[in-house]
Amino acid sequence: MTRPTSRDVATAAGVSQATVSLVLGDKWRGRVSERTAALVREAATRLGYRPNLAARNLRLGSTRTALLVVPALTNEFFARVYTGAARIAAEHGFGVVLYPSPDGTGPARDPFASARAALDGVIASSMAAGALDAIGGAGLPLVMLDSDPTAGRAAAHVNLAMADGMRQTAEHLLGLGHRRVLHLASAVDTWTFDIRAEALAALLGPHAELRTTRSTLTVDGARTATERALTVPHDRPTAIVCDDDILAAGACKAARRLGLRIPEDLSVTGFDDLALATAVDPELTTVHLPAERVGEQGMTALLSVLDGTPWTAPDIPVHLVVRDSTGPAPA
Amino acid sequence: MTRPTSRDVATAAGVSQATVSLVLGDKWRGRVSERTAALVREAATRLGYRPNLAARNLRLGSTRTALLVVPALTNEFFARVYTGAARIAAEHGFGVVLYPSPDGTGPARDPFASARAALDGVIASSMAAGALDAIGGAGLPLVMLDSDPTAGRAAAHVNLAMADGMRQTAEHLLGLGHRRVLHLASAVDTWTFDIRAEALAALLGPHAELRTTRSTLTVDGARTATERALTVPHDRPTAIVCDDDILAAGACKAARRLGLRIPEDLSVTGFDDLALATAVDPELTTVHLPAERVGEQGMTALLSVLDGTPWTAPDIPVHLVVRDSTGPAPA
DNA sequence: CCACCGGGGTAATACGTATAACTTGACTCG
DNA sequence: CGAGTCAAGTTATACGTATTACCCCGGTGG
Repeated sequence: MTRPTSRDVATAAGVSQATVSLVLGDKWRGRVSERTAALVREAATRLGYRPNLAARNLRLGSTRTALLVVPALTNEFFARVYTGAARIAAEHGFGVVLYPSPDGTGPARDPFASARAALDGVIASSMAAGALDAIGGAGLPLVMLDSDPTAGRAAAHVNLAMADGMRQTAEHLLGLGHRRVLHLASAVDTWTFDIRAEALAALLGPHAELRTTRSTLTVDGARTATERALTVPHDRPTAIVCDDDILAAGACKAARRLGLRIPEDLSVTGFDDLALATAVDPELTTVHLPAERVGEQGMTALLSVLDGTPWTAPDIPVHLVVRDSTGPAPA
Repeated sequence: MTRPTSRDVATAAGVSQATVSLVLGDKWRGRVSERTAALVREAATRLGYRPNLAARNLRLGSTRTALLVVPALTNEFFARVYTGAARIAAEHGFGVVLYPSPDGTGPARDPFASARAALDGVIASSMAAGALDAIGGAGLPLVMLDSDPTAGRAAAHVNLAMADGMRQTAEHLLGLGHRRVLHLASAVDTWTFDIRAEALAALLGPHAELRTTRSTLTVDGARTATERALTVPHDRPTAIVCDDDILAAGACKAARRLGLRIPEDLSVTGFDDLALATAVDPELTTVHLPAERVGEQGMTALLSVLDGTPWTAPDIPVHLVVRDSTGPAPA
């Protein structure tokens, strides 16, 4: 009734436990005959043997498991980061366990209290500098995604070319003749949003009038913030650059509520290219972020670090996808 | 440099390893004096001791870890199921590892090959009957979410009152005077969608003309399917009941492309109440599914089963949220 | 004065695996 | 013919923890 162990397989095959371990671990070149190897394998499948991972992990001193820390899984972006990381992990016989970071409502303070599995390394995504401390405690190899490369003591960083995404957006809007732009920024104060604000200001400042308003990362928050920002006596912005597709969706709703047509009266751009971007009407012009690739590179970096070889790579390129929410500036 | 073990703590505190284990495991009532217990704890924190989970799991023969199998994490519904399950798990010192089911593109065939952590039980969500076999192999306690309770050999089932959700939708539309209804169903052939189709047909059939068209679970697929279904010579449906908010978003885009106003010319209802439902314009009338609660109850059920006590509970209630995408049937 | 008892701890062991070190017999080569 | 080599295994051990069974000693009742 209890699960068979490698010793059970050994007695069933008439060999020693060590031989079973050698055969099933594919380490028997020239150490075990083909015939007995076949015998062992047959016995293993017949008994339905599955190695006890806990025992193996203890013996090897490694679990081939990484912890991925993300702010929130319900955000499609992070779900895709996970997907990418898990794919690469699986290709290397690694597993990934998730930990929703303290930003969420989870009560667990200690990341490692909730992660029951022993861990080999940590990948942290889009974390504020402060949140890092709680994680770093264990002294595990750490890879940071989408965060300030000059801060923290991560072994590797994986970043998206956010500034370049803003450059493409700004050039697109300037090319369409927009000269009064509203930046709908996120109220969350992380590096990834700071960098966007900075880039946009530097690029647009010299050629256009740029205002900024902030909003929580929800459709409704963005709607009210936009309504407030658009109800000005004169010189209303002709374009809104949003830090996130979610904000852009809110901005569109605000515009429609104010009787403004998109893109005839107002252009709106997003960021991320979530499924949401093509679900709304009109479809959003937005900066596509290859989220899966972020996860893939993050895991690749961690594997490399665990291997002892330092890892570095250029920022992952992003590109603007022009859809129906942007058009020529109104006269 | 290497991580301290319980033995290191023992020598540092001047006691035996057994004592350390007793103190840190909170099993020392009357077996160890307060004074030495304090000594041990001090040494443990000073050395930064963290128990080796692999060793503990081996010793205890249990990992306090559950596997959650979901079709796709990028679907917000399953992300929320995970969130709920993880919360309950954390409250009981359990962990949750994810496995994206074979529906996804992941190459891993064996769920347990990718889940490096040893497992105590499995929770499977919205699985087709066939996909179960691959999972059941290991003979672990199994809880099924959102699946046919009469099939499979799960120890417990957690289901939503999908049929009742359809009843509320049907009554809402009938009350608004709709008599020609299109059911935009999912092409995915799972129990959860079958039950919806059945319920809708039974409820609407006697009072209205009901047609059905199927679509892949994407906005674009739904848009084209709807466009095709709506371009009929006469007796066009006045309402569309969608199996999913994603489909509803596609239906809305199709309507607008055909020059139909929502809800004046056409009513649309969704299912799930994803963030998408309030991001689109008009906001969707949809059946709210408490996804987190599904995850919570699933984990609760698994914990109960692991505890040896069978688990059963009534279906989780759902309710229709009336927003702006439904209105009186046009004359 | 001895048997007993209970508080305060310790020694020993097992969990299941991977692997280094050793054994054994057959065969080869000088 | 003896030393050496090689294939084919086996024995023994360690990973770090939790727990059972034991030990020691001071006090206490008879």
